[in-house]
Order: sequence, then C-alpha cells, then structure tokens
Amino acid sequence: MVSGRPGRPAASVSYPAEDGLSSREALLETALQFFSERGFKGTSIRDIANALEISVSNIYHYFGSKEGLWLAIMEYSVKSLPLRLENSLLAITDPLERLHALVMAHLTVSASQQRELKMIMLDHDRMSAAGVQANLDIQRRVLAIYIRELEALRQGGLISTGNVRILAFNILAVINWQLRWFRPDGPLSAAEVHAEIVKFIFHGLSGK
Amino acid sequence: MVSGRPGRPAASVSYPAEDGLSSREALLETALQFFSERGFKGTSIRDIANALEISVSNIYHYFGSKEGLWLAIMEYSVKSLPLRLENSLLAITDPLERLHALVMAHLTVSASQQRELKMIMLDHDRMSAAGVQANLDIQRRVLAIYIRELEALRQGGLISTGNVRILAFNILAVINWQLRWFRPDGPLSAAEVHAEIVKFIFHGLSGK
DNA sequence: GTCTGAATAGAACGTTCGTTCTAGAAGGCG
DNA sequence: CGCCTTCTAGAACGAACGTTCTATTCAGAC
Repeated sequence: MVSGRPGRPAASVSYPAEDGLSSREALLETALQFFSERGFKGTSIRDIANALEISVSNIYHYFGSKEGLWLAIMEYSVKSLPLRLENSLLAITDPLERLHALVMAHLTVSASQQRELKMIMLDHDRMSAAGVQANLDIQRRVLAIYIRELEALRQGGLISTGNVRILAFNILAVINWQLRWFRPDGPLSAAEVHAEIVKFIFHGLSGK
Repeated sequence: MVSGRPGRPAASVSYPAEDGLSSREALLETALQFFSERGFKGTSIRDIANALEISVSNIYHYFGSKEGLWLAIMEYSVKSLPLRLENSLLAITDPLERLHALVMAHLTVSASQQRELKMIMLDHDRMSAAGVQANLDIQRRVLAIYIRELEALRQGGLISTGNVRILAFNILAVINWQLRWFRPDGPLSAAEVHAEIVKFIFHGLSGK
C-alpha cells in the first residue's frame, strides 16, 4: 500500500457522483454534457474523468473505449427515436393528423432529450466506422418515416410539392435547428417555440 | 546541402498545387475542403500539408497558425455574407418582395460558397476566442437582417406571428440545413431545391 | 477468515497534435 | 556577381491524446 484512496469510496461520503448516481451513471451523464457541447473530437476522456474527479480507468472499465462510451449513450436514449415516432402514429389514420402527431412527438422527444439529439447532429466529427454508422442509421430511419407520411399526403392530394424528399428535409431542418438555438432556461417557453414551429411547417410565413 | 528539394519549385513543374495555384492559394483551397468536411478540431495541419505534399512550415509562413488559416478563409469569403445580403435589398421597397429577394440572395450565396458556409455552421468545435467570435458575429448579423425584415412584415400586417425571432430561426434553419444534405453532384438541381425551399418558407406544407 | 471479482487510482506508453527552430534554395536587385 | 528577402523542408519539442498496465481496496460468497 502506498497512499491515496483506491478501491470503492468510503461509503460515508457519496464519492464520485453528484447525488446518488453510480459511477457508471455519472459517467454517462457527464459525457453526454461534454459530447453535446463540444462534440466527440472536442471532448477528451480526461475532461470527463476530471469533471467527476475520478480516474480515466473507470471509463475503460465500464465502456471499453471512448467510442464505447458514446455508443452507450446512444444505446439508452437516441436509438429509440424512430420507434417512438412510429408509436405516435399508431391510432391515427387521417394523413394530415398523422403528420401533425409525428411533428409533435418529434418536438416532445427533442425537448426531453435535447443534448442526446444534439450529439447525433454534430456528425462532422469523425469517429470510427461503428459510431458514425449508428448516427447515420438513426437519421436515415427518421427521414424515411417523414418521407413515407409525406408521400401519403401527396397521393391524397393534400399537398402539392415537386419533391417530398426536399419537403422532408425542410421539416427536419426546423426541428433539428431548434436544438441549436433553443435554450430551456431562456425567455421562450418550449410550448411557445413548438407552436410556432408547427405553424411554420404547415403554413410557412403566412401563418394560420 | 544535404539532399531533398527545398526552396522554390523547379519552375518547369508546377509543384505544390494542382493547376496554376500558388502555394498560398492551394493551402486555402485544401484547408477549405478539410475544414468544411471534418471541422476545425477534426483537421490537422499535417492533413492539409500532406494532401499537397508540402511541409507544414508553409502554413506558418503564410498564416502564422492553424487558426490564422481558418480566419484567412473566413476573410476572403464568408465575412462578406451580411453585406451581400444587404445589397440584395437596395432597390426594393415592398416588404414581401424584400424578404423574397433576401432568401434568394442567401440561397445563391449558399450555392456558390457551400463549403465556406458549412465551416461556420460547425460551431461545436472549439477554437480559440477570436475564431469562434468571428463565426458567431457573422451569424448574429445575418439573423439581425432577417429579424428586421420580418418585423417590417409584421408591422405591415402581412404576417401573423407571435415571435419574429422564432420565425427568423425557422427560415435560417431550412437555408442552413440544406448545406448539410444537398449534394451539387446529386440528382437534384440547385434551382429545383431553391424553389422548393422558397415555397416552403412562404407557404409551408400547403404549397402555393 | 479467506478468496474472488468488481471498482478504482495512477503511472506509463506510444502516437499525434500545434508549433518552433534551423537551415537550405530561389528570385530580385544592386 | 553578392546580398537580401521570400519560400520551403525537415527535425525537434512539449503538450495532449487514447489506451494499457499494475496495483490496491472493498463487497460479497463460502
């Protein structure tokens, strides 16, 4: 024995984490904060470990690698996005109502998982194949859902567009862009922003 | 003298650059390509130098630092964006026509400087204060132009919105998002995409 | 009580990073 | 020609990076 205090924390003081989080949970939470603010390349594992005042060994113990940590965050959150969007459509048949429900569900998830969704939007960092592939896969599946719903609208004569794909990108644009500029602690409420976005998607500048 | 081939290239072969670009111009072009694809943090100066098969010393000779190279690209391109947008409005008085001209000008610049504008949109890389400040400054000035024009529309009773700021963000969303997904060499023409975007901004899903 | 495995610390490794330093080659000018 | 500035190469440096390794402590099973 040399010195220091390795091994489990002394039980009396809740050591590494704020609150009652386990080390693993604290790592996920802290990594999420850093990744969503500074991206994958912009965040070092020492940043994360130092913020929690623990050793970097913990990251390798729990997640194997830096990318494993990224994928673990994706796993418990963002990965479910396509399914959650599909679920919002289950009981609805009217095409316009379906799209409205889809957008609302998307905005709701955005509000509750702003940082997680920001992570997959910063795709210009290059992580190794598996990581970037997981990101792209989720984005593709979400895009496919929107295209499918818009195509139904178009065939029903409810919208007139030359290209549903461009339309889908435009809708995703306003939803995803909001992740960049909206501040939950700012002057605007999430409900207010969501209402404006929905209005813009369905009627553009001209309002309702 | 040891070996190798330092000094100016042998005049017969146009050495470092493809085509007739000077070393400085070739560096700007190559750096632009890397920065727009992989961001500031994701691009190393050795990436850039190796792609041109020259030494990293050139970057320090011409630009002083990695960030100086970034700022030089901004200087000769993106920095003029706010002015170019203002110029598009000079002869127009009708508020709706002004906004239309603004959007068209913005899309035109986007088409000719897609990579440059992408650079300032990847703001999640953290470069030192001066660099990130220049980025934010440009984005703020563009936002201010849109807000000013939308406010004029609102006061003229031509649009009904609860918040022109959100509206401005929504318009910037579709314009900037297009930088991410549009591929000039893809199946869609720029004109086609621009027309759809304008239609979406002014009328949303419902089309014209 | 002893053993085993999970959890943690801290040093160390090899690589890559941005940058600096030293020096050589070419061009312009007298 | 000789001189000075510009341009270029390449080695080297210190810091930071992701990762590995070794060692230690605690909790629980027996």
